[in-house]
Amino acid sequence: MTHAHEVTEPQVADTAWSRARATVMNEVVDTALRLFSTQGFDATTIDQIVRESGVSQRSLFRYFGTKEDIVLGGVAERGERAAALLSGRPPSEDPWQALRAAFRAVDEKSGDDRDRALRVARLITETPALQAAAAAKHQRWQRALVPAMAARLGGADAEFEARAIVAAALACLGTATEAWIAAGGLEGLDALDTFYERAVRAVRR
Amino acid sequence: MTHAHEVTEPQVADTAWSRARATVMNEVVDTALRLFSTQGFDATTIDQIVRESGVSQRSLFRYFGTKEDIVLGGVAERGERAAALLSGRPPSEDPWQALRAAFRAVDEKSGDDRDRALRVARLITETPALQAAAAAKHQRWQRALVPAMAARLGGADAEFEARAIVAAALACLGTATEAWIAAGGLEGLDALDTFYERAVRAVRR
DNA sequence: CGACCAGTTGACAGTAACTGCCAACTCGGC
DNA sequence: GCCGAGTTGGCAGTTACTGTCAACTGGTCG
Repeated sequence: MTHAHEVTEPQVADTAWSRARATVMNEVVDTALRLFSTQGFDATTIDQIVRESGVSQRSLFRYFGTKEDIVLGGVAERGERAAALLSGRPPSEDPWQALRAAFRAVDEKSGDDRDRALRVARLITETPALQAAAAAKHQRWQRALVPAMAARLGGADAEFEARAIVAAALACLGTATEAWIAAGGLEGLDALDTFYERAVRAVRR
Repeated sequence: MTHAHEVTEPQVADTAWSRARATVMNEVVDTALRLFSTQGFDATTIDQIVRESGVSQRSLFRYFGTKEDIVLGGVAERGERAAALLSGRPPSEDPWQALRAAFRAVDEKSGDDRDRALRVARLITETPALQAAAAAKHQRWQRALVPAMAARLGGADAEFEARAIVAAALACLGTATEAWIAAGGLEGLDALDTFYERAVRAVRR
């Protein structure tokens, strides 16, 4: 990874173009994940993905920006979704409960292909380059979530406290996810939820 | 960044070689930091650093492994130092206090050139590539610290709880460091300490 | 229906970060 | 002085990306 460049989704209407784009992107991701799982992320070259998926190299980079984003695409977007959901939660709710609910809702919504999600998660845990990239996205989640959390907290230095709480909660989510993957992704999201709660309990006494 | 390759410090005795090595490495880091601060990390090429510091490109990569490690060298090592310090703390001490003491001791020891440390920290915060690399190192800190913390906690799933606590504590440290840098690195480590405590208090109610 | 235009694609040639290899060197002991 | 282990530097390669531009494609307007 070198740069990180935003690849702004043009948010076009449902034209023939946008449909073709979605199809091609899906094809690329499928091909890439297959190759990554069998050969490893680092041992798979962009050229290989390009050859096997038919798209040109230039278009691949236009779509995804970086090799890592082929795997991690959409992660940033989900952070913003979580922030929106957090804002929608009742203000009386405990911050940690609210965050947990937001995370859960996001995971549920994007859980249409659970199998792929688990394969992606495994890939990340075993690839340092992907871990680093994921950590960067994760920071963007934080930046997205902090305003909503600060508004919820109120008070003198809500901003600082929000930062700390969001960071700690994301740490708990990370720990929980790790444990969940180590356990083989058992029982879908309920198990993840349980791990998250246990992590939070450990942290808060 | 592409690979991450360990660059094992050969831990030689005090020979002419090791002295030369240390001198050259220092020269490289100085040159690099100067260029990074003025032009930015991404806009500075390895060739430039090589030209201005006299070392060959090949040797530079032998020393540092990656461009990022010119800035982040020694970070991993400090994680292991923190783990050792954590093991040495009295078992009766509160986990969070023990961690805080370990972090503080590490920072004090490596605080011989505070000015450079602050410049490095600032550089990291404003460079995505460095943030990602730092996050990866940070994960190695976690792996190093967990066993000591688990031993300290004891009990059924000490391992899992240790993971969660260490992750959350590192999140607090990160938040504190960020705030400290934003405040201009005021008053050295005491201020950082204060931020850390405030973060922990916010997280734990 | 056909010209037109905005947006998209793909080929090409670059750049920058690495990596393997090997010949030349250098320190330290004999 | 000289030998061998360990180190360095140059060179050629690989891989991930990026800028540019000509060719294309789908919708729109006359």
